[in-house]
Amino acid sequence: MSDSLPHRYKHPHPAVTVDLVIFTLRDEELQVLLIERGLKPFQGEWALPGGFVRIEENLTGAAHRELREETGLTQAYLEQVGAFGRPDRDPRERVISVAFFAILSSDKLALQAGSDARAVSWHSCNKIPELAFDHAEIVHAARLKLTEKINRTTIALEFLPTEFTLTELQRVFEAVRGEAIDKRNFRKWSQSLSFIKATGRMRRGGQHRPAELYRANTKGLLPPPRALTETPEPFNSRRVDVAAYRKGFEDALSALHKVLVDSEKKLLKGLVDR
Amino acid sequence: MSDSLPHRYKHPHPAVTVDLVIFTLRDEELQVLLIERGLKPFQGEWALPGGFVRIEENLTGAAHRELREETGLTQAYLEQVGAFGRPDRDPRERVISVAFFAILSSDKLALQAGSDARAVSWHSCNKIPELAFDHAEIVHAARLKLTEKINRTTIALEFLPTEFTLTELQRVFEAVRGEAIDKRNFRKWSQSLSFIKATGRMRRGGQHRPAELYRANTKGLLPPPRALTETPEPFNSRRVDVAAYRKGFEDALSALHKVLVDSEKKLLKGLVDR
DNA sequence: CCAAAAGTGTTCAATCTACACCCATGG
DNA sequence: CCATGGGTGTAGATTGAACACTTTTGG
Repeated sequence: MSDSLPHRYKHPHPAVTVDLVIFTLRDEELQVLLIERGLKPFQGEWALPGGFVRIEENLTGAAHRELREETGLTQAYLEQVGAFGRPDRDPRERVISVAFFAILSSDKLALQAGSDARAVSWHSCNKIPELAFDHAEIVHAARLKLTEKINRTTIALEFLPTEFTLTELQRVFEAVRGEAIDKRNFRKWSQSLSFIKATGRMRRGGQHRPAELYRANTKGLLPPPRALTETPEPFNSRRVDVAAYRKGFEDALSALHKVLVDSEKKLLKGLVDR
Repeated sequence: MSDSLPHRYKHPHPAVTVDLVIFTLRDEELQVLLIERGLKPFQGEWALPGGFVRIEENLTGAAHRELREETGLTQAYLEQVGAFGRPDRDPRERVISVAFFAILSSDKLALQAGSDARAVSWHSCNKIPELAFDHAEIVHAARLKLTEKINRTTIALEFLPTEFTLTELQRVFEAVRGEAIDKRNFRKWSQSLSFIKATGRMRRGGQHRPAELYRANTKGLLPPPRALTETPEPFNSRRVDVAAYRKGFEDALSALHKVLVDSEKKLLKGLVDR
């Protein structure tokens, strides 16, 4: 008996899981990957993919592992949404879930059947079925975070393959924002931020004029890591300043932070972003 | 022996703690509450207040409990920063920490000595000492989040007592943003958003003209909960729209969400914020 | 009367919004 | 030749940034 329950603690410990809200663009809609639960509780209901965090594993590492198990992909944008820990959220035992959202680009959509024969399918964010546990709340929080970031970062590019047309980019914004955008204004805006650049190549197909292909502009675009400098963002700075922030700037900041943490004390006068 | 380790699990479970980044405004600076650790590891170093999440306890509940134990306060603004779970962040065992930040208004600053005789003190965010565990990273993330929200929400009011002058409000923004703000522009801006209203009363004191007192404007100011309506925010909407978002709008949204979750499906077309 | 903080407007530049037509292609 | 989506510019309104002096009080 004690062999089957070999891990012992002085105080009760909760289980910790990661749950993934995997977004993609399909049929010009924002969609989320859901699995149909094969086991109790909530058997037969839809839920987010997820699983336990291993004892030696990073939270982000666990999220990447789950993503790989679910989709076969080792590389994708991944960002923490937060921890969800209502005591009654799982009827079996106390489970605290750390939620992440991921973005799959539309060229990687082929869905391998999940590792364990469960039904897996994409659902439009506008028609999400009833979900198990508190997963409706998690999806909601993830969608809020995604929507918050779409205009402030280059996260939209994560939905697209390396080369894409401006119309495809506009479709991403429209799907995430849930509304139509004026074509001329969008093109002016996105190009003025110079986080994309034209490749000069064309995409032909369909009976219409070919579209110019763009890609992320990786050169010379990193915003100043203001969190670690002496000149915080000016009051009421223009949107263009912040909208150009690159995806992953937080990652860059925290990496920088680790490197500089000892020597930067004198620089740490002001902070960041907005 | 087995009596002292009575909680047994099939798989190893991490411990889960909450850590608090408690902000306030002191000496016109943004400051953080730190405790000096009395025990190993990191004995004698500064750290964030925090403690284990009880098995039957909400994460938010645990954060409130820690806040109460540390400051004696039962009411304060509290918001989750995220989960921090590097496997090596605590040398004793695997500990996953869910960090929150709290804001103490300047009229509640009297520091009760912590429950257990440790040194407790305020530190300027511009001169934070070396911290135990990964607490430097947590403070950094909390400050990022605070800075992000100061212009988009009414969170600044949490730093002040119920009645305050415009200059005091300006000091909050200046401390959080880490820079001086033009007085006339600030007064126009803050008043135009109408999240505060004049009380007609005056604060006298000091040898200068008395200042008019303001308070939060609670009437008629809730922003439309766009996350749950059919009309998401327009493309590139003006800052004034979002800046008026009230503190706690996320709480309101999630409460609304629970109430409406069944009947709102048809409304769930678009989402929020800028 | 003096020091100290409260209070107040205007001008200029940048950005946002709304809006309608021609272009290049495949069939 | 025609249907389809690609591509382009301008004018008016809103907002942001810079900037200096008068007012009221307590001592």
